[in-house]
Amino acid sequence: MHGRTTISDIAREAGVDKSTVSLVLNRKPLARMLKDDTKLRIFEIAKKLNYQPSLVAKSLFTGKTMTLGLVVGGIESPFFAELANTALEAADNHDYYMLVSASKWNFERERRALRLLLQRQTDGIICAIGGLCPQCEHHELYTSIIEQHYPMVLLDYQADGLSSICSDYSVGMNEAVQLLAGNGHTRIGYCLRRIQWNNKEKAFLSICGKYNIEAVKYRQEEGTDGINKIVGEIIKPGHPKAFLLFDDSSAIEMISAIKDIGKSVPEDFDIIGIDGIAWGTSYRPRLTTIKQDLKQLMNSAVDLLVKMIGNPDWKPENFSIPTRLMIKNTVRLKNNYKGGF
Amino acid sequence: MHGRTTISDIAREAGVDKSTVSLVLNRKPLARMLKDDTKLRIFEIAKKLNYQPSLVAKSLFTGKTMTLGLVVGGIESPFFAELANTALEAADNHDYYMLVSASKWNFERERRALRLLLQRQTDGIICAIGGLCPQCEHHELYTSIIEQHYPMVLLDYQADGLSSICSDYSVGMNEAVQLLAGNGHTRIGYCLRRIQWNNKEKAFLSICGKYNIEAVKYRQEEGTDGINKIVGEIIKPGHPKAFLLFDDSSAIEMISAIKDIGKSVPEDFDIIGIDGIAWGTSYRPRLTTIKQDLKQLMNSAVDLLVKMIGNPDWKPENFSIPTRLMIKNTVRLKNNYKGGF
DNA sequence: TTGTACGCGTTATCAT
DNA sequence: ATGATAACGCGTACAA
Repeated sequence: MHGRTTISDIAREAGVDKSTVSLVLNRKPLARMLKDDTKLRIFEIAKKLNYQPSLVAKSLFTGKTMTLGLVVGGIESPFFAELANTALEAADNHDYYMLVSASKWNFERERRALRLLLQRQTDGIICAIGGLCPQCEHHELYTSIIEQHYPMVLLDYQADGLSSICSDYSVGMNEAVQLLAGNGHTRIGYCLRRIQWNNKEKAFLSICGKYNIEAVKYRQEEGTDGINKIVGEIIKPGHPKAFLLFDDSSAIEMISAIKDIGKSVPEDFDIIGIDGIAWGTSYRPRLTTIKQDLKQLMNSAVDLLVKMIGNPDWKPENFSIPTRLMIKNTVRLKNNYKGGF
Repeated sequence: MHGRTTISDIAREAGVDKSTVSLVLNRKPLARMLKDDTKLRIFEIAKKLNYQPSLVAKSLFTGKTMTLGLVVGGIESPFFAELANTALEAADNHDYYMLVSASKWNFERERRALRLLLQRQTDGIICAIGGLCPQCEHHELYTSIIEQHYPMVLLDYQADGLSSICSDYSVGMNEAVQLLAGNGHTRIGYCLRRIQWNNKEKAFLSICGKYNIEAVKYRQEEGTDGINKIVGEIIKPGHPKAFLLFDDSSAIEMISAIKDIGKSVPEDFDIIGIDGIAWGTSYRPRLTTIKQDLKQLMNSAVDLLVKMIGNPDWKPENFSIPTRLMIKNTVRLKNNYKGGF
């Protein structure tokens, strides 16, 4: 046998029409009227030829591919790898297939990824990069997605007219700043790189204001040396001794860099990350971090997407999922602290 | 505008036949005979309506989806996340789209993943789990893949009649064992979990034989506590003081567990991992590991797959990609050692 | 430039 | 009751 088995192959071998085969294999009500003998024969032939129905043909007819798309920067990053993995599962739970696209944290490649997904007729897309908004260049995609009521959910950022699921950093951030303030810090350094993490930064600055903490911004250069340079700076006098990193990978890099110059965490610096990647608890000292509820985040996103797919006139909705501080060992701990967990 | 723009929408608006639109948008030679005015109008309308050609329809006609599949255990594991990321890039370089499926390290789910990929008409599949072989249960899939000459490449394991790309562990393993032997170890412990990593184990045992080293096997239970139990054992007298872990994640877990009981690496134990994940150099001490050349591995796999797709009568081929020991800081280093890098 | 057949599975309609 | 016929979706390619 060479090439793919089709429904017609089965029909020919069984001596019936292909529509009959379709009825039988899909267990349609109409098939109940057929002779048992016929049905049995069809099932056996299908099994013998290892028939796999073509979703391509089915999709062309139904207009649905039972496929969702996820656009992330890239899954070599531990956080986005976990995110993508969660997305695969969440989609699977809804009997959808998830296509994962990497944009390499690049708006142009992100648009390309989106176009490819649209061409593949994904029924909906979850987009975790910030390039889809009316303010960005080349917003034809954005415009046509809105006009066509294409089901789209943004992850951790927002844009007019589109649904979004965001982490609500306020609780976790509040616990984090409170913990650091309790350790006597009046200034907290924080590091940004790549795209601005607007939500993270906004929440952080707001909480700092509340506790009258000075937020000191450090810009992290791209490449492996970005963190090292910052660490080279902060060991000099006059810098904060507490730092919030905007993702766990960076936090871990910073702790390692601090070790490399002979200092240690949390004795010399208090460090807190954001994300809550699994890796963080494999590291020593275990990373204290503001944990995003990935499962909840992705389940909500997929749920929402599926609802939008079923109902094209669904109005855009915005949800937020709370974060909590996971207290581990990269911040000195006075036993009077009551928050976090 | 509601719903998707099709080639017919453009044709209607331009007052031409859809076949004309197809010719123009695909820049076919025949379109050169058309009036410039017509062509221009078609392009403009396509742009205005943000036309995205349906790959579903195209695939149905051509029989090709320009899609490959990758089956891995799950991309929450750092190694497989890097692998999948490399796969996305490699496929993209060949103008293919890569579908990533997670089997959760479960043969039944693996077969399901394969079936889904076949139904989606992937032009070829890269399979990185061991469940596809004549010895396994439910080998109808295996059989029909062979019979249909379906393009399939196995990653790091082999099965009769199918192509494969494997890491050749001999060089890296040789360097590793030599390094440990040089440190005076006459016994080396090694840990296995999940599926047997046959290639890894075989290479290890063979090299141990060569240097007359005793290989002591520890079976790692599933779950977070598997490594802890082993560490609880090996601190007792009579156990080896050098260990080879069959993946970097486990190696790092073991080092952390060793730290937790107040011992340290490499002072008390020499530890070597396998894989060479990026994470390994973020950890402290930096992980000494036998590095697989992921880029080479995936590029070879995709190359081979693409060749098989173009030529259905391609004979199965088996390639191996060398590994090297990356010497970092989890093994004591005497300055007379010359191997590795 | 256009009309049309084609790929494959689905479903509504028609014939025995 | 049982099963066949045909139209459909969308883009492609070849004959007209």
